[in-house]
Amino acid sequence: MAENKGLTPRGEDFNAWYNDVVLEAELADYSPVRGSMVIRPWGYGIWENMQKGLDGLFRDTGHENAYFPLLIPMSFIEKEKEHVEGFAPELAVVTHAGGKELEEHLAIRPTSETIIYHMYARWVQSYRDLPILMNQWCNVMRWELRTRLFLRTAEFLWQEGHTAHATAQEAEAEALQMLNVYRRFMEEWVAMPPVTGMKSESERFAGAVRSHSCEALMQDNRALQAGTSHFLGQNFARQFDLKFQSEAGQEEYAWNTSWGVSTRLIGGMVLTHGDDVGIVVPPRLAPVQGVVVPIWRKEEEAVAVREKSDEVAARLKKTGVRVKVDGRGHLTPGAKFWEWERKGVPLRVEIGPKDLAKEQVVLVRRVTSGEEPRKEFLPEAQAVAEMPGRLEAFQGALLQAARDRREANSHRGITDFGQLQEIMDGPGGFVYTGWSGDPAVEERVKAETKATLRVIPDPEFRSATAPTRCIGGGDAKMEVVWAKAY
RNA sequence: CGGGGUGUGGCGCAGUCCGGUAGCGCGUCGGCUUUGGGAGCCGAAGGUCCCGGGUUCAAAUCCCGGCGCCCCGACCA
Repeated sequence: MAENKGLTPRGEDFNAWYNDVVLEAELADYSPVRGSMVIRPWGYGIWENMQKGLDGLFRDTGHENAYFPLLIPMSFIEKEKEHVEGFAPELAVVTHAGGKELEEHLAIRPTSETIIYHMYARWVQSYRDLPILMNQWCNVMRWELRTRLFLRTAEFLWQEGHTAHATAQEAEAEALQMLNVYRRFMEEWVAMPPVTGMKSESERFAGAVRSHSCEALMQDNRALQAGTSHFLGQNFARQFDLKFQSEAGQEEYAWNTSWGVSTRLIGGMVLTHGDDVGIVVPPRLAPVQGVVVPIWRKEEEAVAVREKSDEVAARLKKTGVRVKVDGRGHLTPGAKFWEWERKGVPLRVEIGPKDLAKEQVVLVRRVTSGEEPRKEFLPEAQAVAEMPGRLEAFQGALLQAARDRREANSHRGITDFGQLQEIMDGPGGFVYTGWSGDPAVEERVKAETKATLRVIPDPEFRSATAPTRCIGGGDAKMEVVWAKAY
């Protein structure tokens, strides 16, 4: 494939590549307000497909959608001590409205635990009112000092699930269940396989008892926290008086969880699959899974070619493929090829006069794996029939490639601090070591290597042999994963 | 919030040192020819040179002061 114009190659400057590719693929654009962005139709279409996938999984696990307001009384935010300390630096606050200063200032939600548990308290009297399993799709605002398109913006779109339960066990199970939902979604839709596990104290959500996380490894070997699920214990229930009468007639505080993923997932998708030509969108997320490009020379040909293109598109639509015919007359086929590749459409169907004569189409993959040809000449009927299967295979190949890359860049059994430092100074990636649980070790690692403790991995991600030595010296109590993070 | 860079038609840039008609490429619009990997020719439109002040006969250019944006670091989904 020829070199792409306009995009900084990944190898030259990865961050510049990321910015270029997000803008050039028309996912998003900068807005006039620093730190906020406009999500353009192509990017928003991907987000809508993410929403559909996640929403289905939420419903399958018994959750309902609702909507809570954008503005939260400052006094609410201030109720939970850790919560306010965690979010105060990045709060945006409405102080004036209707031409005068407000008696009580209103925070623009950075997350909605406080308002939601306040409302739950009104709705719950008895254990019979539990559990409450709710989710909302909304925007939130965190006044970040340093922002990046999709990865960290002042305003972003997300979903936040909030549940209330009668017992701690049930709430803990919920937090783990949703972590697993996220994991499945990231694997099966985004083709971005995370390592799941628990956060250390220092990385825990402000106000949570325990935070669980999905950590994905990007192409530049930095970790992206792609989704989190929190067991909140009774911390918020106590502050918001969320109580119920138990079966035994006792008054008890409810147990809560909250969990969220955001448009950051789009950034993760770009950083996982993109190449020097543009982004690559996994078929399940692609607003257009197959683009049909008609090719002609003379007007007489154009009519027949367009007709055939529409016909093939209609037949593809019937097989459930999201398809678009690019019949624009002022662009050459080559220009269209580049454009749709830059935007990451998985498969392309080319139909020209030669194909009409042979009753064939040309099928081109955005990326290939193994011995797959990039371009194939197939009988029209076969191409149509095989398209859904090929999209599935494409989806699977992306996941496999991402998983292989993650494992190839995971360094296990590291016991020596110098080795950890060497990896972080060099190639980077996930580094598995033992840890005593002492925060001072985290601080030392961060200070000397810039890596942070991403996650205490769940059993299936742990190394075959449990480490015995802590990376900071002494005995290990657990295995942990270090990486430089986004 | 510190360090660096940058601000000139929609986009990318030159011009700034050394003041003197605001230019180039891409894109856009119109016409004709084109279309199997980023089309060609002809014509056209499009600019408070980031903002404010100052110096000067004259400022994109020199001086002073502001602002925006991007990148790099400290904090974060």
